[in-house]
Amino acid sequence: MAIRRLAETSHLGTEVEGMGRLLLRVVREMRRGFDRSLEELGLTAQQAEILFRCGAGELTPKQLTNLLTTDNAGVTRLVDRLERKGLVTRHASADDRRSVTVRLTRSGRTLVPRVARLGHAQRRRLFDGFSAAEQEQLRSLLHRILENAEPPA
Amino acid sequence: MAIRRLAETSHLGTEVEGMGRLLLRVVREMRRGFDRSLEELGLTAQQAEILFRCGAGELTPKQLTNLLTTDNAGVTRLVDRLERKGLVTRHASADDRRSVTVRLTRSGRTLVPRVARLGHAQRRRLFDGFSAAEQEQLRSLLHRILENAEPPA
DNA sequence: GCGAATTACTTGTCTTGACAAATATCTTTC
DNA sequence: GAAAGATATTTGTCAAGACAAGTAATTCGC
Repeated sequence: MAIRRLAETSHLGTEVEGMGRLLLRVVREMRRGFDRSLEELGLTAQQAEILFRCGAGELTPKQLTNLLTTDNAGVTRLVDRLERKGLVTRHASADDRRSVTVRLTRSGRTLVPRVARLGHAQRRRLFDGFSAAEQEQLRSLLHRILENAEPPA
Repeated sequence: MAIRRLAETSHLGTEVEGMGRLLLRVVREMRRGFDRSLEELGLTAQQAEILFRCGAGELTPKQLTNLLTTDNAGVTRLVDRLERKGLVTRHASADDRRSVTVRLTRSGRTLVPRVARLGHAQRRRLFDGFSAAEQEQLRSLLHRILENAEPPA
């Protein structure tokens, strides 16, 4: 399938151009909104995500990396911060001593339902007015960009 | 064994959930791809954007802030880096002495067409296979999220 | 015209994302 | 069963985004 009619005028400043910026803005606003609503818990969006994920059972940084949008190094530091806040602890893994599991503390566990509630509210707000079909459409279009972005490699 | 299925308890782990992450991933891959292609110029995506914008005429940080996806502070530092690289200079504004204009140096100017070319290529790649209608659809869906995100203020 | 708000920009601080390099620990392969 | 390669995690470094606070210059309100 040829490209055609994509940015024939080209340049960063025209038509399709806006799409990149638009996507950036959407993501930024989403994250910002969530970060704000999480302020009352003293958490950031990423930290909340880890807490929430670990609420369903201990996870290793490796597993968390696959669930979040960051790399191993990022997870290490996120867990550092959560540990400093007394919300999680690290435990040596029995079967693989390279590995570590991240476990919620009692104090961390109490936050999980509140995080879940805030996340839920945030999603409802953002996708207010979206039909199931529209959500699917959006999802599908985004997946196609993603496929174009990461060559099948 | 240990860890069981991820949170079918809904909330952050289901349905619409994936959308946030999906958006994050798309944006991340877009930016990463562009950053990589810009490596040959020694630029990042944000720096390239500033260069490109200023290629069309001097701009103030304030104006740049509206064009990029960051705040004043971010622009200040982006311009700092570009200045250190000898690609732009700051000039006092004649009519408003609080203000500053960012001007490309000769060296900066030579990069503009190359940045434009890379940006163009990147966009073509990402939206390969997208019809005009699909682009419009995507744009419209994203706008709706944005409207939901930033309360009419 | 003068002091109070406003505006443009800068600086400081924290969090995050990306990537490279280091360390410790498996797992393969011979 | 030991060397070679792969893996899990950490640490270092730089670029960014967000937000608060600071400075200088402009505009407003009276």
